[in-house]
Amino acid sequence: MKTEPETFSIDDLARVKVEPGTGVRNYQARNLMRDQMQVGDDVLFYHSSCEPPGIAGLGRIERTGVVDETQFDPRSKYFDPGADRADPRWICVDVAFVAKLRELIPLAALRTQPGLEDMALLRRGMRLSVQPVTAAEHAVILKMIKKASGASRTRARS
DNA sequence: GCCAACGTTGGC
DNA sequence: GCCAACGTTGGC
Repeated sequence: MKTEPETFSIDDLARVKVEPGTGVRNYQARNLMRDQMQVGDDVLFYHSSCEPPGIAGLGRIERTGVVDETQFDPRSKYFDPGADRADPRWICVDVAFVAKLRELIPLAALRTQPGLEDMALLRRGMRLSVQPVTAAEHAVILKMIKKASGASRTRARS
């Protein structure tokens, strides 16, 4: 799941512990959250539009079928005048904090990593803020994280 | 239903 | 700041 750290970073997630993935206004990304994600799934927390972009931490899906309240808020930049309370258009997931990486895994490192050649994130023109990761890619990335001296010990309590 | 224009994303 | 890629919009 991608986010701009200026808007919401892994440090923010560490502080609040659980956060809904609001503001996604792309049907493909919404469908991934709505149809593909399950409680307990691991999340790679990616920082975009920053220097350097890359995987900044780990999360876990805490709850699915979460109504994105920003669609009903006229003051929100994510307000959707066409959204219907009775049948909400924008559904997201709650993401729980798991860990902040001691060292961010930069996009450039992902690009050169064997085993990630077909990763969605690395495809040209890929802009989806929510993307699937295969089990094999996930395993490769966890290895990279371990090698880079691992996730910090600031784990979420409970 | 087509498609050009436009807006947004996001790496570089 | 540039620009490629892609989604959305709206006229027809």
